[in-house]
Order: sequence, then structure tokens, then C-alpha cells
Amino acid sequence: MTSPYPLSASSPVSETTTRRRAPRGQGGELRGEVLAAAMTLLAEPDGEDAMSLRAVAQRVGVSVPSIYLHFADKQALLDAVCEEVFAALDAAMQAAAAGASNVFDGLRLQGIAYVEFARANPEHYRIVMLRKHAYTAEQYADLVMASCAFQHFVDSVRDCVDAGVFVGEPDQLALRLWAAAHGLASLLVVKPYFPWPPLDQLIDDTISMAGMGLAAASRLSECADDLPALIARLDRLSL
Amino acid sequence: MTSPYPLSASSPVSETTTRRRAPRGQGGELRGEVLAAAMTLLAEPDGEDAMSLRAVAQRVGVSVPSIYLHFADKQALLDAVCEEVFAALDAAMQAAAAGASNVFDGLRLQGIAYVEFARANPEHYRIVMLRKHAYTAEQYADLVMASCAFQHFVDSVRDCVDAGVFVGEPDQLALRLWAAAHGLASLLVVKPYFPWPPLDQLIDDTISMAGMGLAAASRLSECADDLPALIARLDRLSL
DNA sequence: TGTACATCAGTGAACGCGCGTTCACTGATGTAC
DNA sequence: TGTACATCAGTGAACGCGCGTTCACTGATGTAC
Repeated sequence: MTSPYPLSASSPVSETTTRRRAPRGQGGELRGEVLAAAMTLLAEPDGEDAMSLRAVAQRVGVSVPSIYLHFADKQALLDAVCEEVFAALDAAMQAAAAGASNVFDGLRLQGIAYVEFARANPEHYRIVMLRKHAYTAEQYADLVMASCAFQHFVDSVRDCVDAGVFVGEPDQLALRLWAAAHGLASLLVVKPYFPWPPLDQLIDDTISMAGMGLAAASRLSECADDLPALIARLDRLSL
Repeated sequence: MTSPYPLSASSPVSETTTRRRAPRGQGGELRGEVLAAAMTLLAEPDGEDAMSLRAVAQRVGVSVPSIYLHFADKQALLDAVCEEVFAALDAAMQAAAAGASNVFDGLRLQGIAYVEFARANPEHYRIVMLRKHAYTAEQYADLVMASCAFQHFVDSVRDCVDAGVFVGEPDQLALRLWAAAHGLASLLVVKPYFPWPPLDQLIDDTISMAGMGLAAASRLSECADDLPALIARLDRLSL
């Protein structure tokens, strides 16, 4: 019933309330309640279809046009949801990285946290990562850069480059790692009925595979002779 | 206007035909035309929204209820489309593998063909791989196994295991490689506006990363001392 | 050879539904005079 | 201290739209007698 992770927006949302009108000057409260209700509805199975403005209004205990007091249209509400989800994803990854013993392990823990987030919040992951957005190139670039999650991830990759684990441009390397993590995450979200093996190990293996492969491949392109040394280093990092 | 790859279903489809009624006993022709029109509509941008039964009927030059003569409902038509797409994907991967110099390279070429298919047919890829399907576990397992694509891919992984490149269960290893390829494929489909680097290299790199990483990781879990030898072997395979 | 009939391929019109959005309105509350 | 008024939070009813699906029907064509 409640949102799967703490929302920055306030207020619990019950099933079918008749809401008390906000006191004067507190009209903005409704914005938070609408956003929270949208998040909750989207978290349910088939959330994307379930989140109509009518459903949101009913959850909050308010009439449908009231939503337009705080969101220009449905898309604006969805945009707000995306921001919320990106922030939560970023927080989960940052928290995971905090427990790392070295920069390479930190990257691995972030990757695992990424997939675990998708596993725990499949419908939210679907909205931000699997939906087609009607953005122009500029709008989209803005949105990606505005969300800290990808930037923080690139920073971690840069740390690894500085430590000599990878060779190359951090943002380019990050894309490749992101692809691997997103691949597993989206498969789990979209194909829940696939006969998956035990997920904890699959996730760890896939993330490790990407990290090791990138280390090996980015080195291969530079100096193919140095590989044994590279592998020895990876081994020392206690992957 | 025409479908992006040869359909097993016959018949060209023009914009707004008035179709001539099929001669007696040839009623089945319409099925192929409906399927082809659905494929064509789904290939367009926003294809998933654009493919309504009304739009399909108009493309074929037939009334809407006629579709029900050959498909039980809209879902049945979508199922038929999925079969068609899976078959085309399988064919593309098989063709790519035919040009390989060794089993490991064959896997790499299949991975590249997989991503290229998604890149060339983004809306078709979206339908089969990014949509949520309302299947039960059994229905879905049947569907996956019925489509040859995944089976053929597992076979190629098995060849690599036999050749000593990977260690482990072929279907388990295949899942990890699939995740990596699907990750990049779906990112390209869903986020066309992302500031991607040159795609040919990104694709090759990502696939190679997965292959090398899996080889290294699957060996790591067995005998951590043997890594230099493994890398030397990968190098010899001219990755 | 002619005709009644079954079959076949397809149609026209309507069904109810839920959707996003808009518009004119209501009624409580604080504030200026 | 009383009252007119502006502001604010929110509402009720309707808009047009496109959708999947159903139902009774049409008209051409082959076949049995």
C-alpha cells in the first residue's frame, strides 16, 4: 500500500479517502500527495496502465481537475515521478558503494545495487528505463545529466581508471558497464516468468563478468603483452 | 512502407487499398495480409500505439471485423507477430555465425548480430523483448523454448565450453551473455537520444567485454592460478 | 439444364468503456476599510 | 467592530476521442438434385 522506498514527498495515502481541504496557503500539500499516489499506483503490477489521472485522484481523495492545479498535464506528473525514482536509485547505489573495500569492488557493489533496485521496484524501473520518452535530444541530455545517478557512476569508473584497473575514457567505459547491468535488470523486470537460476548469484556473476571483461578488454586494446599482470592485479583486488 | 525484413507471410501492403475479395477457398490469404500489415505498422515509430485493429484493417483494405476471421483477438495477432520476429532474429544470428573462424568468434558475431537486429528494427525488438507479457510461467517457458533463437545460442555457448573457453553450464553461461547483449540492445532502442559514441565500436566492445569477462570469471571460480594461460588462449583466438 | 440451397468471405453499425482535458462554478477564509 | 471583497482550494459535469469487440446481415459462388 505504501511506497516501496521513502519518498521525499510527504503524506501517507489511504485507499479511498475523502480528503480534508488544505488550510489557506498550504495548497502545495496536494502536490506531494498526488505525487505519492502516482508512485504507489505505478509500483503495482501493471502500474503503467493503472496510473490514470482518475485513479490518482481517487487515491488522494480529490477530484480529477485538482491534479491540474499542480501539474500541467499527465506528462508533467510522470516527469516528476521519474525524478523521484532516479533520486532513489542514486541513493541506493551511493549507499552500496560506501561499504566497498576498494574502487573496483565499489563499482561491483554499485552494479549489484542497480540490479537489486530494479528487482525490488520493477514497475518504477520500467517507467524510467524501459519507456519510450518523447524527448528531443537536448531535453534528454539535460534530463540525464540532471540526474546524479549516472554522473556518480562515471565518477566511480574514473576512480578505477586512476587506479589502473581500466584504460580509457571514464564515460565511455561507464556506458559499457551500464549496458551490462541494465541488461540483466531489464530482463528480470520484463521476463519475471523466465526460469531464472538463483538470482543472487546470477546478478553477482553478471556484474563481475562485465567488470573483468572491461578490464581485460580495455587493456587488450593497449598492450596485449601485459595481460597476465592485469589479471594478477584483478586477483589482488579480491574480486 | 514495406516490412524491414522478408516476411514469411506473403503480399505487399499499400497505404489505403480497397481489397478484392479472395476467391473461394482462398480465404486464408487474408491472414497473411493482416499479419504483414501489423508488422509494418509496428515497425513505425510509436508502433506499439499505432497498431490498432482499425489501423491494420485500413492498411489491408478490409473492415475491422474481418480480422476476427483469422485471429481470435488482438493478443493472438500480437503473438503471431512475436513468432515472426523471433524467427527473423534467429535467422540473422545464424547467418552471422556462419562467417566465424572459431567458436568463440562465432559467439561474438552472434552477439553483434543480435544488437544490430535491435538497432535496425527497434520497434519489433521492443515488442518481443521490452513488453510485459501476461503469460503464466508455463506458457512463457513454452514460448521461449519454441523459439529456436535462444536454443541455438545455448548450443554455441556449449561449443565454447567444449573448446575450453568457458567453464560451466552452457544455459547458465548463455543467460549472462544474453543479459549483456540485451542490455545494450534495449538501451539503444529505448534511449535513441542519448549521446551515444560511435555505435559500431560500442557494440563490438560491449560484446567482447562480456565474452572475455565470462571466460575469465568462469575460470576464476575454478582455478585462480590458471588465469594467465586462459588469457593467452583468448588472445590466440584473435578476439 | 435449371434451380434451390449451403457455404464462404466479408461488412456496417453499434456496444460500452476509460481516457485526458476543459470550463464555469462553489464556498471557505483572510484582509482592507 | 462590521462588512464588502479578493483570493484561494477545490468541484461537477461535460467534451470528444479511439479503442476492442459483437451481432445480425450481404452477396457471390460452388454443389446437389
